[in-house]
Amino acid sequence: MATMKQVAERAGVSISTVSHVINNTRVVSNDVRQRVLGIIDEMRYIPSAVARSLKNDKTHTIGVLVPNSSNPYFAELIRWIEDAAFELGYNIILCNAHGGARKQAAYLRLLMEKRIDGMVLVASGADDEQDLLLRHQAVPIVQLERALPGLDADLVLAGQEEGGYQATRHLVELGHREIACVSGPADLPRTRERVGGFLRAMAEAGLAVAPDRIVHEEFTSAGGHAAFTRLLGQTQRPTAVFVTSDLMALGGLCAAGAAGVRVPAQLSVVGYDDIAGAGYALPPLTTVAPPKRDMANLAIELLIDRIRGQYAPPRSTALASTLVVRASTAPPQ
Amino acid sequence: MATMKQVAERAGVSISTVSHVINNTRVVSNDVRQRVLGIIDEMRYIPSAVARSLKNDKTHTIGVLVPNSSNPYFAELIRWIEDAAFELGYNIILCNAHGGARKQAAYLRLLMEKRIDGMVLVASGADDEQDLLLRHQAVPIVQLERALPGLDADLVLAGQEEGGYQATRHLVELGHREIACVSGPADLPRTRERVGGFLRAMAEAGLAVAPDRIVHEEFTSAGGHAAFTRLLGQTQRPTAVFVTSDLMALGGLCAAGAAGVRVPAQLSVVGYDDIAGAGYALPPLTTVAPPKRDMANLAIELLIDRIRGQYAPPRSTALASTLVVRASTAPPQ
DNA sequence: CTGTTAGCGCTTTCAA
DNA sequence: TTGAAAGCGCTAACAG
Repeated sequence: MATMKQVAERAGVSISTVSHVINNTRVVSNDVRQRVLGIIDEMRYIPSAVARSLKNDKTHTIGVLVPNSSNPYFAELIRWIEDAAFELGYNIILCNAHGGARKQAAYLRLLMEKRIDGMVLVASGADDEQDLLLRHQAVPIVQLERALPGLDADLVLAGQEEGGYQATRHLVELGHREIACVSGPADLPRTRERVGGFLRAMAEAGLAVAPDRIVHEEFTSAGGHAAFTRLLGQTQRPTAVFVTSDLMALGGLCAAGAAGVRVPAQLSVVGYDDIAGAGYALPPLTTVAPPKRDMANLAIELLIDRIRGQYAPPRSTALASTLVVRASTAPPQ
Repeated sequence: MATMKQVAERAGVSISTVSHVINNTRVVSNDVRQRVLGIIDEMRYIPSAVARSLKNDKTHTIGVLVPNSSNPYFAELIRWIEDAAFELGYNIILCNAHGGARKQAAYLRLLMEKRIDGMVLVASGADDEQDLLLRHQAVPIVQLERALPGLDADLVLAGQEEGGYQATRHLVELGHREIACVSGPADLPRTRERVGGFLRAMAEAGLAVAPDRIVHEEFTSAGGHAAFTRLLGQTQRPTAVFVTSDLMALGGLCAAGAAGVRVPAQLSVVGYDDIAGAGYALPPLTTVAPPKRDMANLAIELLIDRIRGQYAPPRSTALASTLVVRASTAPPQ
């Protein structure tokens, strides 16, 4: 691959002149400029970002660490992050945290070695994260959805608690009183906050929540399926259920269908995340929609801002989620 | 951030010694080694992959260019690609081609500047790609699913035609004769081959295919929804339909449900891709499953192989897809 | 067993 | 308007 030096030689100018025509960083006679540009084209010269990075101490690369990039919610988020970053001239190194602490530690290390300019962190909430992240070497970080304790970084929140509250309010307003909640593992913060909103709405409505009306399962469709199966087997069935993730809700819908329970006639279901599939579920799922695109834009904006700027105290911004009412909810029979 | 030089000074040794203890690249007395290691730890020194890359002409980074990373199929593929690459010490730069030729060209350029070691290309099939890709500067490339004409690169195929054939055979064997096909835009190769398999199976079974029995729509759930709506409005309804993508099939299932058409009793549906959501559709979707994980592993294997190795003629490997029979197909009434 | 040194490809003073 | 040269952080001869 051609180098600047070779271009310079071929053009009969100094290497610094070539650099300057490429970067438009000082006046160059039109004559020389054209000649250099011609040679560049001819030699198919492409400047080395590696050499540039070494010199400038910037890589224009940001790491994106998510629990699992194949989960539709994260996949959608990543897509917007990638988009926003690209517009600003940054590339994304994609990292999946799932696979255990070992992988995560290795990744963090790798990212630091690669001298990423910053990173977007969508915390999985696993406890082993904290320890690892503290090793970060003062790289700008923006956290999405959850603040790791002790990590001094910007934060973009999406009102999880409020979302859970809205979803539940919707159910209450429809007239439901027997409302269950299906959530992910109890130790995941994302889930916990959403359940918190559920509890607040229930309490506010003066509705009791029996312990067996809160079901924890894996954060997957399979988990949702299992949870619904369990719930529908109870002697006193709920008439509505708030599910803390669409993936689980979709699994639940599947279980309900298989059990001959009609949604929303016999059972109302509200999900969370508004993944693409939710709109085409059977029936189309009422769900809480976090502003994924806005979150991504804001995260990148904050990050680049910090990359470029001086130190500033960590900023925390909360974005509002909205309830998208579709066909999976109705008044109780 | 600490540099090797600083470490060397603090340890009272030469910079090359530090380098050698880090890389285990020549014998170092235990005494010195321990001291250096101690300082490294103390200074929280992390070697710079940027400097290394400049020296070694390797970045251990590979670009992954897909049409749209938020599409569950690609998202799943990417996840496995990331996984496989990571195991071999490579990072992934994620690139979405969608967004037009402008973005794609810019990305390609960026990747070349970043001196990626290689790239995995999941061709979108858009025509504007070809021109762009030919600009690549002899970077090793592995193509997934489709060969760009004129691109001299390894290739991993997934038997699209055969998959379409299998899906249709399944329908034929169940006794269906009125079989329709819903596919993406006619100009997308991925879709075209799958439709080809459909046609072959139909011809082989001596079944005629009326032109209006092949419906083209956008490659999304919305497209599938539209296609089914169209199909179900026909005076002579098909009893089964092969859909060239799960995303579309899910949309179709939704449309069928809304129209009161029962699947599989009144209409059998076969999808393609086996995305995670397919297993929890209502009813769970019978679909053709490309070996995503194997494809990803093979792609990375081929790529790294080529990155490390000498020139070899382009290799092309076809992996078989399998039909996953679930609950969306049954004999006609 | 250890140190000196020449680059890798670029940016950017400093001089002319 | 242009060029020479130092140096970014590292690796790997080459020389002790």
